[in-house]
Amino acid sequence: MSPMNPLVQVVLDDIAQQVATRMDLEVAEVRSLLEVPRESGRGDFALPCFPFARVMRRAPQQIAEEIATAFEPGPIIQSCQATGPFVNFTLDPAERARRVLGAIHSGGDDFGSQDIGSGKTVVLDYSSPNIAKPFHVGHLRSTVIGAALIRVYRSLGYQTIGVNHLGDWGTQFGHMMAAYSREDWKDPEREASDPIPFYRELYARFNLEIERDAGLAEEGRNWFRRLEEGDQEARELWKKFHDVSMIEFDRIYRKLGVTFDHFTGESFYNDKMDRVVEEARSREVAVESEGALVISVGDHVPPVMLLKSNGTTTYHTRDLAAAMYRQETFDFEMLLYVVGEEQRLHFQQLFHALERMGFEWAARCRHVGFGRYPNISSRGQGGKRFVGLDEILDEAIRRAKEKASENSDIEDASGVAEVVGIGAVIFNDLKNNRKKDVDFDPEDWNTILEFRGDTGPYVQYSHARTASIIRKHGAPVSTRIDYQLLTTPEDRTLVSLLESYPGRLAMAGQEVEPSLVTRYLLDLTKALSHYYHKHKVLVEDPPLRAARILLIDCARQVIANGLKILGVAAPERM
RNA sequence: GCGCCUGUAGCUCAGUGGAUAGAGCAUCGGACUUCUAAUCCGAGGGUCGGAGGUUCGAAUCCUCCCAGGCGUGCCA
Repeated sequence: MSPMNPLVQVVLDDIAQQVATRMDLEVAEVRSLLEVPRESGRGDFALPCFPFARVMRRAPQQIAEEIATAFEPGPIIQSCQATGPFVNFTLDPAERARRVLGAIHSGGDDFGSQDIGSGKTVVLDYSSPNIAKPFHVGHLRSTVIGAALIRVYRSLGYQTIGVNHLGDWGTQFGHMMAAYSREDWKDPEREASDPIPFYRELYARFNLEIERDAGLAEEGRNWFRRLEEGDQEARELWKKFHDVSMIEFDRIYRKLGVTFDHFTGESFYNDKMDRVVEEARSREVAVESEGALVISVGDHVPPVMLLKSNGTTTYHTRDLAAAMYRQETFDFEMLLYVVGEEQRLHFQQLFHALERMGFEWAARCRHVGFGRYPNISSRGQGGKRFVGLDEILDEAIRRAKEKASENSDIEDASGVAEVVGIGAVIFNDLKNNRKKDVDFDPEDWNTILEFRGDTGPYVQYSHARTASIIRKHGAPVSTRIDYQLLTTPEDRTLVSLLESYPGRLAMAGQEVEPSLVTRYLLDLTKALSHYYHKHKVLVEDPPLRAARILLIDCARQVIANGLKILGVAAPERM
């Protein structure tokens, strides 16, 4: 059953109780059938009567009639009527508005917060870029989705721990070092001015060379072995790549407003690998195979490799060590890996290996996969263009600036352009089901940088416009209003949407799906725009004006809260 | 070959068992001396990839097939 707003919960429980008692039905069954009609104008809640037809041996239409007749409306549930095989329940709109708007007004920035996760810890592994490689658009997804999920779970009352599992270990570093130490590839000037692109090119060049010269791969593996063994020269090189990268990452995270509780990358587990191997051996799940040490995890899944034939560890070994460390350190309720969908198999293997090692908490680990930017290369290969994150953010900000200069004369136009541009990028990334690939044509920035329609700037604009009306109202927002004045269809639609925010947030947590919040904000914003078209807020009549001000201030509050979850700024002016 | 993901309007996507399948973009037509036009209003546009099945009821659940993407032991 989907989580729901407590305000709704109480009403639905009441309806189910009464219907079940009067018709001699199971309360739970009635309760589970109650739904919100897709179309407005059919009442606030509906009960389809088809399932009762068989047991009661009557037509569903007739049963609906009987229920509607037997049901006694109360102070909140105003009316109840049969429409064909459905019973439609309508709440007293004024009473409903009073409750919903009251809760939002008093809740403020905390409206939507819940306690369903209290006492539980959720660990999120997200962003996790590779050191010595540039932060490209692909990393944006993990960063933005992970950061949004952290805020979702925090709102739901969980203790959250954000971990950046930096890709700072592995044979790739052997490759980097092998490439870096080639005398004929050195370029000190370039390295000083443009280190990250320089390293990226070295790495790409090395990977191309490998295809022609198999000896290079061996050279790379040997460098990594030296690193794992603590060789001085290897450690120093590693440190150089690490430090340069961290400065770069820090700059990007600041721009995106993303933070982490821990930067424990793969290298952090270097001294925790032996234990993994020992545990696997002592639990008799590790076996020798083709010179390597592996854990087999089923017929349809390739085995998990703990040690390669040259004795070095793998991605799996480090992930096993990390999972064990996190369990011991954080005692998590959930461990979520926000990593690309293409690594589905890797995590399947990882979780199976944990199970085979006898860890019951393996069932609490989950891979939160997401789609890619299919037209973008991470290395600039394969005829695809490399697109850096900075390139996108800069273009977004430039466009926002251009747009702003067309209309407004506000102060701090460049500050606004920055939050709008970055907001557009983040919102776009979180707009659809995370498993879907992001539609992006590198030749056509409009695919991801549109500012009209279903976009971040549209929601931000709506927020700014609402804030502007409230500013012009010029008096404090009060809940001491006549709620009978908020009962037009547009009022009721808005109230109903506002009421559903906490439920949608809980659903986003349950489904591990930030797009539920994004979609909700678009629905709410569209309803609000429609409201402005239909009703003027700053009318002469003081009671009506006060009532509408409260309503739109609540809408503004919920938009602000939702945008905050997504990591998108809610500007007061734009 | 096997495994996973995706398939809904021209395009990009919502819709995870209920009433007439919805948005944005694009196209066409309309609204700025009126609380911000980054907006709003209206129109056209659909064999929900295909075929079976379960159900009172299927875009939604099951089976098979088709198409695209990703992955498939010594990169991570």
